[in-house]
Amino acid sequence: MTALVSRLVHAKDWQPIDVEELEPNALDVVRSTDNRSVVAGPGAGKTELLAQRASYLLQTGTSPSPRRILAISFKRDAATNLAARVRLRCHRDHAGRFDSLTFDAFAKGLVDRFGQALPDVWRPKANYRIMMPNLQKYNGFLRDLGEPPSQVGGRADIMALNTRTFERIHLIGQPLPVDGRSGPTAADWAAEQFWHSALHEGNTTDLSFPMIGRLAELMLRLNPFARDMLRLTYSHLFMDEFQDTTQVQYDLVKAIFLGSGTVVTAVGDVKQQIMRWANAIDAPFDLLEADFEAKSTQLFNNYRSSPELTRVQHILARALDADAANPVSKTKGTIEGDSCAIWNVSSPEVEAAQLADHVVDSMVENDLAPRDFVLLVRQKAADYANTLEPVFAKRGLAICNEAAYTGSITLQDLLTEEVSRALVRVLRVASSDRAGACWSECQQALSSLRGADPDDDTAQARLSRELDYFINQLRSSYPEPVRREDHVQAVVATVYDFLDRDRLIFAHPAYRQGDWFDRVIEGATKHLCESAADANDWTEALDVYEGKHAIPLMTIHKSKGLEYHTVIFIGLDDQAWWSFTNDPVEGTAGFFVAFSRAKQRVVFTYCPSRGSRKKVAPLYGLLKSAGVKSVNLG
DNA sequence: ATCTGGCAGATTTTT
DNA sequence: TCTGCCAGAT
Repeated sequence: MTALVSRLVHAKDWQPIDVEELEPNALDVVRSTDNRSVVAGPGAGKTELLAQRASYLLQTGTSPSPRRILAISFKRDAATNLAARVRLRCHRDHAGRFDSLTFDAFAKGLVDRFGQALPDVWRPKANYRIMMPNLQKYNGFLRDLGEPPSQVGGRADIMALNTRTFERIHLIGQPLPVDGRSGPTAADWAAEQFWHSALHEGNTTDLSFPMIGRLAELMLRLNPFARDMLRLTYSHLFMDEFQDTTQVQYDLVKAIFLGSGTVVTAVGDVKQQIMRWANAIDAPFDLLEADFEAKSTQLFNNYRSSPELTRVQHILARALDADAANPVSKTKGTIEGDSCAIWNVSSPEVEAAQLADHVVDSMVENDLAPRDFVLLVRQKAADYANTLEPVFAKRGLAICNEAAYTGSITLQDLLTEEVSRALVRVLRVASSDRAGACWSECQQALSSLRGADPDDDTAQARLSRELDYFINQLRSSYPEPVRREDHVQAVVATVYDFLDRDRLIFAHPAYRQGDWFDRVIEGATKHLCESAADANDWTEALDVYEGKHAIPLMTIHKSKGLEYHTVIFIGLDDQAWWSFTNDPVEGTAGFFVAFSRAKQRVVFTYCPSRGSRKKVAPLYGLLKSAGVKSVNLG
């Protein structure tokens, strides 16, 4: 890798960084000066494209300092991942002008900064809290709501409301009216009452993220000063996974950037739209192309999947979009035998045994680690995990159900929380002899936590000594992993004393909300306790903590954006795919997402005791038409 | 105590 | 679509 420099390079001299190849269309988008909607299939390198474009804009001064780039993602890990790629490729001075946020963090930031300027009707209390929308809350609200004014209807109209549609259509379905006056129906009236009670009754205001998004949009509609400030700040806007954009999010982006000079780049794949039931817009790219005059650009390469899997993928893709472009695989096939197969098994026990054997064999044959495999299910991951775990354990394989709870939060949430990561970082340094990478990572994190200047050598040296001293103490107090819960608590407390709880909370605003900070620490303690139970040393305990040597098991939804050598999809049956007939397009899109996670191999299993395969027959039909074989494994 | 009808949730993100 | 939960009835 070339040294990162902070001086600018000429646009014509700029070259893609740390990547072997970028297809011509991708390069065209990287250098584009107009609004673009980039439609690209799985493995096309959409996130990589955004990272390269950010580097180009920052390093060539096309986004000139002090202007910035705003990148909006849905999930925190997507936002973090993109920021990390830009930091890897750009000098600190450039990367510092790249803001990678989730939609919700962006909207909340706006409400926190400008929300108090909202008109009385819409102004939340300054100390508002985040509410996780829960249907029971809406249910209770509607039940306790009094008689509506006669001109909008009666109690019967209120009781006839479905709570889901109440939220989706009436509460956050439309941009908020400036004067707070509601629409003509009983449902509109109920929504107005909900907003009123959320904003003005009691000591605090409870807002959900979609509500915050709506308030942010209203605010910028009413406050041209704030809007123009954002337009001036951001020369460029990126949107990742654009197929999942909700109306609330799109309206917010429109309120800020429509008609501005900010250049928009949206990337995504409609064929992977599996969040429509959770409010994603039907045809977001069409909207963007119409409203922002975005030019549609397609990418054709697939850097993930082997030619054989890419071929099957294309057959699935055509079921979703008859005009889908035929992607070109840029990866070699590396396995012997069939790339894709359907396994018919007589019972879940036989299935578990067959799969475990396959994983063990394939690990040897193809030189793979447990993390190269994924067990995918449609729903209820825990049920499948319980059946598979003992059978896999007999063959020395661990399964990590990422959706399982430790304390009151899920494992995957825990592992991405900064508080948990900071704990692991410190313990890893303390437990490794050749500290190297892990040491400097820890020092860097500590430095940013303490607000130290990375260029101030004296301050860095002081931090380094401080860390050194603490680590030595930690090592001598706890040379072996501790197992008793009170001991684990003590270790955890020592580490957070050193890191400084107040600074952690200050650096991560999420920890200021309610008891989130304590819940994460509780989860971390509990999980560390369980992870240390059978561990011989700290490294082993931390590996278990992070699930380093376990095969991940997750739902299709959670697997979006990830990739594995081998995808094992368990349970291609009507039971798991109960919603298939309701929305075959979304169902097929889910199937497509699952299939396209694989680099080399896909295995589907079917067990008649779990359900028939009548409804889901179109999916089997697609596999059959692609020449995928079905085998009976007893 | 037990039965039965009705209905919601299942696939999810977010500070 | 199927399961599990709750309320109200028996």
